[in-house]
Amino acid sequence: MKKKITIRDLANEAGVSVTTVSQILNNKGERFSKATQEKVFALRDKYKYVPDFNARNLILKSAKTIGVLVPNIANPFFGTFVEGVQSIAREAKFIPLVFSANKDPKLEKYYLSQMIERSISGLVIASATMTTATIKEVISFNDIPYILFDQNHTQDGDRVQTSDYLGGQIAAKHLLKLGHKKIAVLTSDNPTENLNHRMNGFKKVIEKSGLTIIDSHDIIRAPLTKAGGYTAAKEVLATGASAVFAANDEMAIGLLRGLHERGIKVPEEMSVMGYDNIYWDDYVYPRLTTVQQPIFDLGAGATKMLIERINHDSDEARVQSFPVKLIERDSTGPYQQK
Amino acid sequence: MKKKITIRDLANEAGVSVTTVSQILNNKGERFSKATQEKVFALRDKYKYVPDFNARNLILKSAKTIGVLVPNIANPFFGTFVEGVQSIAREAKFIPLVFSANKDPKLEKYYLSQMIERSISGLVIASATMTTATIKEVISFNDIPYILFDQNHTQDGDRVQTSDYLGGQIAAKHLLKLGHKKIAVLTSDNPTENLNHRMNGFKKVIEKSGLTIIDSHDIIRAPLTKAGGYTAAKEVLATGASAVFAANDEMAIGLLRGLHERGIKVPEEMSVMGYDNIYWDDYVYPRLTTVQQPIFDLGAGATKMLIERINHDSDEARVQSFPVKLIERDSTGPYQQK
DNA sequence: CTGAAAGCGCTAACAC
DNA sequence: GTGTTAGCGCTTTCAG
Repeated sequence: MKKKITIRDLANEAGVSVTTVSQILNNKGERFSKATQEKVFALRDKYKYVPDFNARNLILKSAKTIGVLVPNIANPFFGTFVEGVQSIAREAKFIPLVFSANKDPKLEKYYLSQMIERSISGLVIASATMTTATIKEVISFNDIPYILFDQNHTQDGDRVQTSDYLGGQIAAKHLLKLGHKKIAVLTSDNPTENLNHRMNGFKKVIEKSGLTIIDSHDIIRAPLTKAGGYTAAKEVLATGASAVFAANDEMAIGLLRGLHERGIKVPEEMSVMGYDNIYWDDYVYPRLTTVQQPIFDLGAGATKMLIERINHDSDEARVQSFPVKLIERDSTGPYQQK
Repeated sequence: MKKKITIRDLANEAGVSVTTVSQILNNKGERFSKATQEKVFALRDKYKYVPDFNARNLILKSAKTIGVLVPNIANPFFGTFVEGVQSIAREAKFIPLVFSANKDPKLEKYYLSQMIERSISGLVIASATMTTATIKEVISFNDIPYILFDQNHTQDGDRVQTSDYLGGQIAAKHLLKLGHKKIAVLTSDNPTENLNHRMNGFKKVIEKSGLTIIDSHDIIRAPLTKAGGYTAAKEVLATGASAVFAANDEMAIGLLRGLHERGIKVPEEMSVMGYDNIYWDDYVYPRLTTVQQPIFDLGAGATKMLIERINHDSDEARVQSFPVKLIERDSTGPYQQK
């Protein structure tokens, strides 16, 4: 292992004190002679000197690091979310520490403690399993600013969100406009609050139109995954509906495959709507009609809020809402008599 | 901001010295009395004391952090790869710092410098744009152990890889077995070495069977993305081939859509093979036949090697190969006369 | 213009 | 069994 070069080495070679080097390298060196400044910079470049992060932060008391907790990084939804986070973090010279907790509360806790140990400056939590208790206990105790997303909207604190209620309404209106009279809902077997809002918005519009959705019959519950949607196909068909609203795109895409294998034509025999607008929607068959959430922007927005909170610790909790909109593709069509 | 509690606070309250607390908390406290030990542990729990990371690492000279550089984290291939990295890193108490550089060399350099500043212990590089020059200049200069993956196999050093050559052969054999006589290849317009190996293995088998692949006619080049595959559909059709081997699944999936929109039936009129076996393959239409790379294992394997290298700096460069295998789904079928 | 000195929070020889 | 002391690499007063 090559010896790491320190500020002392530079100072020695330049024939100045450590203070001088430190000041100049931190752009506080106006008071030093031009000659000294240049000498120091030249030496820095020559040895590619980089101040030791740990030593520096030990004094500065900030690691310029933010933690990001997502359920599953291999899921394109969260992948895109994380890219949004990164884009803003980079601007602000923060580094995101990303963890994929796979909905395992133990893992989540482990990562959380790791992050705290590494003195992160703040936290973006995009995880549904994180309980209010954990947040209170671990995060608040350590006084770490955090932003929630996609979460049970029950605790307070800063948050980014989309209008789930509105999104559900948009989906419902679209299906009604196509003339569907019997509509099923495919939702999570373990729904978060925002999912409930989504579904409530949906039901509200459907019921206002005079149709009914019977919980025990028209609402199918399954895991919020492609596999979940796939296996739920049978139950969805059993409802006799001509259209179905799935809680997210992953599920909808799984459902598409399940219906296909049962010989059901989409959208002729069954219209399928998703939610999220992940970038795969364009590459399944038929292309998935959905309600778009601005995923990248959500990540970016959450991060922006977080960094503001870190920089000047104001008091009121802030909530920022992002718009949703209908993306019409090929998986929905007009109602057709069987 | 609540005052952070330090080891000194604990020592004061316990009425012992800082050393005592430090030793006990680091499990080097056998020599202290049971009573003292318990007192210290109790206090730690009471205040949820966590040693300051920066101070600690300043002494220990290790941040137990590894850097991970991928082109695009929203791509499920790399998402899965990163999960493999995380799984091993966690076991070894390392924390991965993941960066998605979007093939932007500037970004890549920026992240690299950030990582070095944060004194990462090692680096997993899964990026094709990273040049040998950059690696030599920045990484080697700082003497940071690194592992390469999916890279131009031109520099030396530790590496994980799959048998791309073999993978290409497997693909070719599969298509030949189905009776195809005219086969096109869809590859990157800016191929990395491993892609070339893949394609060479493919061509080798094809040509050995007596068929020919003419570079200028049967090999289509496009960006290695879904969009790239999509727009290449026209050119692929122009070759008059009855089967096509795409350099990766993303491209193949894009191609599937392009063919679909042109009314071409897969696999009846055109067999399509991909490469990678990303988890979406099961959800496109038709389900994609492909050559599997063990993506998660690659991430895990790379990380394991890296951590070994970090822990005992041996000298010979190691190369670990992972197996590939055919995954037969619905996008390939027997040759049919038109 | 410049540098000596203090100290961030922690660990680890080495005394006692 | 326990504490004293030195020091990790850096930034920052404050005194020249």
